[in-house]
Amino acid sequence: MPAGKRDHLIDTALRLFAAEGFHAVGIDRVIAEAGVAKMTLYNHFRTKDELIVAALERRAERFLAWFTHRVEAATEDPRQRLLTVFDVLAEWYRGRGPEPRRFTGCAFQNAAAEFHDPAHPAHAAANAMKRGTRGYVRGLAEAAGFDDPGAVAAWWLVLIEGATAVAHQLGERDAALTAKAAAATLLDAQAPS
Amino acid sequence: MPAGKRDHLIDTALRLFAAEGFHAVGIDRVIAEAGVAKMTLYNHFRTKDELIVAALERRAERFLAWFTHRVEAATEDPRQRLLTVFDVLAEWYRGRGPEPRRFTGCAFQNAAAEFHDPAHPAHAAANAMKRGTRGYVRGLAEAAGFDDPGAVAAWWLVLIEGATAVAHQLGERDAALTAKAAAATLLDAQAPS
DNA sequence: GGACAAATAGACAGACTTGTCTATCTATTC
DNA sequence: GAATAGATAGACAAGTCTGTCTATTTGTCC
Repeated sequence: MPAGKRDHLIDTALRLFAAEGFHAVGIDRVIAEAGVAKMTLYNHFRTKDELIVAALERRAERFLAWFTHRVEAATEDPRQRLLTVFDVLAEWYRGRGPEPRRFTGCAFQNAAAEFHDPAHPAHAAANAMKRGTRGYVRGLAEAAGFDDPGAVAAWWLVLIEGATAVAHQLGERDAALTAKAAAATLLDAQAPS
Repeated sequence: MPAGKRDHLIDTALRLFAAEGFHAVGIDRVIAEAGVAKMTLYNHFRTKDELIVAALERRAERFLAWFTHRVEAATEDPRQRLLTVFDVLAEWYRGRGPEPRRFTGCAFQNAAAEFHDPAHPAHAAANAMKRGTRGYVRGLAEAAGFDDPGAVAAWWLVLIEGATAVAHQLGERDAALTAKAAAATLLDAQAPS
């Protein structure tokens, strides 16, 4: 089971990094919690940074899968889906998101905060994830027939990031509802053509 | 000049922490760049955490002073000031904010990202700063005669945090204009009573 | 000039960091 | 059953981290 150990390491690292931060959690913590020898880790990942990037990639994959599934299960109407986005965020803030469940802010916001250099692979992973999110919203806005789906997607990303930051920093888990109310007002003003 | 060294240490720490992160910058870096002996630092601050908190407090003070001054110098009309907020953010993202000038995201978002525990004094400082920002916006909304100034302030904080996060993570310095367009639309929909 | 407070350089402790290495063990496959 | 690949524990290197300590020098006020 060569992929088994690797998978387990990524999951363990993801959980620890999310809970305590990338710098704060050392390699020794990861292998201890994973119950794995140090050489096993360094056999699968050349450096800690590589493990961090693998963890972020898994997070992006898993989160987007969960997120889009929740949005699409709620309603078929594209316009409604644009609003449902914020209900799904509320679920996430309340600890009903994908593993790991405890809400400690957006892992990608946190990664960008710890690795300021845009050239750092962890920062680049955050960049890619946010573009992915915006692209998804843009697809919803296109399906809803909006004149300028790019503008809607740009607004939505600002609202999503803002709600997530407020929920984390202020511990206000209903920040998603604040953002939803703003989003609803914006949708009414920017009616589909 | 007993306060001189202390001030200089706080400024140096603020600059380094903002540029590279709180965990990534060690005490030795701070004292080397400040040109100060280690015991001078530990004479003024009992621990590194105390230095971090002092740096964040100075940042909050200096940033809010700059921010409110820029908003209020632009226009006297409270409604217009609510929109000017985003022009001032754009200045900040473009490196025309208070010292230290280089934009590396919001120091308080970054602090909350590195210190997840809400009980940690650095996280608490971030919390206080955001409440201060929201309180200021609320004052503007009150002066503009809005029915529910608290709701406007909540929306604005989400837009501000979101624009700042997008500007930092995606390097999109015009995120403030995206937020401003959304804010203008919201203001039109939520006219003063 | 003498006294007192503050700052200095630098050694030091003890713990922690990433990453390497070795020598042993285990499991699968031929 | 033998060979091969992967995992194991743990020592180890070389450096970093925070925080303490000492012994000396500097600057200011009387």
